[in-house]
Amino acid sequence: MGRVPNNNVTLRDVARKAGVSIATVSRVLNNTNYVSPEIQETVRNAVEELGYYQNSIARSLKTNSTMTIGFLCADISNPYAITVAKAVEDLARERQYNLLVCSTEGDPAREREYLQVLMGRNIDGLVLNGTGLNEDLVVSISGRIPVVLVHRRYDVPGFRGDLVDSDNEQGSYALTKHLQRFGHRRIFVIKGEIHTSSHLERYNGFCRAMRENGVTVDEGYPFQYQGDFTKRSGYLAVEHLCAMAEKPTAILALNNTMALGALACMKARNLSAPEDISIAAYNDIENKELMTVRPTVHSIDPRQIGLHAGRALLERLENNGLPNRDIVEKGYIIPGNAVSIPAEIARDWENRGTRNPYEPDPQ
Amino acid sequence: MGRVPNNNVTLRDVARKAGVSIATVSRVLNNTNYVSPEIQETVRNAVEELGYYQNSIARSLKTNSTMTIGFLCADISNPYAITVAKAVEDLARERQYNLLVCSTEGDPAREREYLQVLMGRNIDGLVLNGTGLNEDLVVSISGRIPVVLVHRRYDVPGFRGDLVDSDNEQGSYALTKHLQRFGHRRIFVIKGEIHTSSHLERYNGFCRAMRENGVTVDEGYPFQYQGDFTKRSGYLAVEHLCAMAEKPTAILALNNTMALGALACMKARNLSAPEDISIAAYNDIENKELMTVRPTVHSIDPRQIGLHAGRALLERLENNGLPNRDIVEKGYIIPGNAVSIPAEIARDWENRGTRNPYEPDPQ
DNA sequence: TGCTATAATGAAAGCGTTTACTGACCGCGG
DNA sequence: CCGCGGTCAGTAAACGCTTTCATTATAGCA
Repeated sequence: MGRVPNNNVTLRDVARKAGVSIATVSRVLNNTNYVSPEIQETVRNAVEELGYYQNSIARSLKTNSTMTIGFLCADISNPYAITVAKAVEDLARERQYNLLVCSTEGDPAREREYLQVLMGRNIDGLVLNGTGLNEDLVVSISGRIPVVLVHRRYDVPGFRGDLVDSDNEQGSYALTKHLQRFGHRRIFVIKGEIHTSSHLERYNGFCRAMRENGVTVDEGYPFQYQGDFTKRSGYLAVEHLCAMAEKPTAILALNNTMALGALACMKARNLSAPEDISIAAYNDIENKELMTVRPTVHSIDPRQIGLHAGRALLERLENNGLPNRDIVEKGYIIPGNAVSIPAEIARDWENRGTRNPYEPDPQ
Repeated sequence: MGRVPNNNVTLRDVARKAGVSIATVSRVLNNTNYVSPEIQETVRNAVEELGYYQNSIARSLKTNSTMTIGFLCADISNPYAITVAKAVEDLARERQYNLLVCSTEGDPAREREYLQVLMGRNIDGLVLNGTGLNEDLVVSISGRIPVVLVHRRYDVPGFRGDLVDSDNEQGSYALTKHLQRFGHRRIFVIKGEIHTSSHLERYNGFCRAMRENGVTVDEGYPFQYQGDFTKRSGYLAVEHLCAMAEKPTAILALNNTMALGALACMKARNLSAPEDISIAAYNDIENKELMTVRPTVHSIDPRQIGLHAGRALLERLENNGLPNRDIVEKGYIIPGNAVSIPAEIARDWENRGTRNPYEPDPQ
């Protein structure tokens, strides 16, 4: 019969069985203080026999730490977000932390609710890839527990915490340049959630590249559509595009989810690429090598993002909330790899079970 | 400044401020027992002013309930698994429960560890889509808290809990019949994790359909490959297939992840479908309508699975661990929709934001 | 022998809640 | 006028653990 943490057995029972005080049992279990080897032995036997497991609730109440990290993101069904979460979890697990994962579906009200719930549950730290709103709450939280932001900058006074981000401006710039290299000048940009730093920076990168090519992008620029990072908005963007008299020759989607929506609409409209129109996206698209219309992507390795975030958080957690000396507050910027070919090869390697040469060493 | 649950303020502080005892404050907050309207008012004001939030740890210690549901699955990055998790979470959230999500990566040892961790954290209930092993632990847990199994049957004595599953045998049978209708007789089957009920039942469905078509499938049947539900094994299966002298005309993958691996290999080998070979899979494949090689799928709606699981669990949670009278223990079997065309149309609807006609009414 | 430092244990005070158990008060029927 | 049922509020005992403080035994040393 498998042993399962059994709340019926308490320290008191173990103590009685071993003929010692509960203080001693606690000390044996936590390896604090001096306990003679013989008693340690006796206690451990008693623990084994009774199938005692620590009641982490009671422990939390005393120690004021729950060994739980909150992970809050907009959409956990996005493969990118999951990979980040998994990376954080991998690191956290080693240190006995667990993750409480919440998905806001991009709804600021829901985000607010979750932030409160998480704090009510006394999480020890927070990894946040949020809506970009609720700054007041976030600032307040960052004053209480370690917070690491992922892909969302809060430029409000009072925020204390780390940031892990990709170089949005540069990546978007590179992607646009790539399209231009193939002769595209009329590039249709599908924009993202307006109040996020990711959107803004990516948009700026796009504008800069266009400007360098002699095209000014402002409100008057015809080839743009205001999306919101969802698949649906990507779909609608292409429908909008189709209704235009003069058509663009390429599409730049400021994230992968919108690109998928765009691809779906192109498919429905029987538009093929690159004959009719080219498409590029910020961030990788799963299984794109199997698709008819092949997007060019600027891919950021989400695992790297997650590992950085996890490390930053754990360092603070183990350092009493203070940043480690060699951590620069506010800032890990991860460069991305442009375009799709390497990723495709990499995937092939992965499928064979060979190490992906583009992936940095584990550890 | 946003208010955040603040552990520094306790019941005692509120009580002092309101000039009452902590018992009274507790009673006001929980709406238990009689408290005069005036005092309620005073207390609520004090709560508001001090920014008091309940310390859920302390509460848990007393009430022995954490309002947490464990969700354990093999691979949370599978879109299917996430959809299930989200559905459970949607229901749970309404009742103030939160989800602790764990992914075992198919590793029984890791599963074991997680089960222990979850129980140590005093979860109130468990949704389990496990490896199919660790029966001892699972049985033991099912005796302690409500457990709902998803897609994994444990046919061991002593297990108490509900099961939500799709009709694997029937679905696999239908899928095979579908292939046969197009004239396929030499069907290459990519098998899954050997000790799971999902695999067994799907395999049986395949065998039955083949038998009805005059083909006996046993160890001697040449067109089969033992995979393990991972993408990699799907890839290897097709490599194996390519090395064969006499080739099959169709592939049946017993889950979607292996199908993706198979597709990747077909792509790498320049095999196209359906000219060279047809491919079908149990369970939906994301964005398959955008792919060059179009798999036929038998799709189960993961949201329905999740909703059933969530309902079953909540009913037990609210019924003190006992099944509701009208729940049949061990058994929600969800039928699936065969083949791919309807799903494709449905997706198109979804992209437009229109209601998917195949989805049952929300409530 | 006496004194201090150290090792080894126990007693008990919380951590912040919930929840018996008590008792005061009030209105009312007998 | 007594007693009783229903309101309302406070006291205090848990819940299972960690940790301080106190205590004893032992060793080291002059």
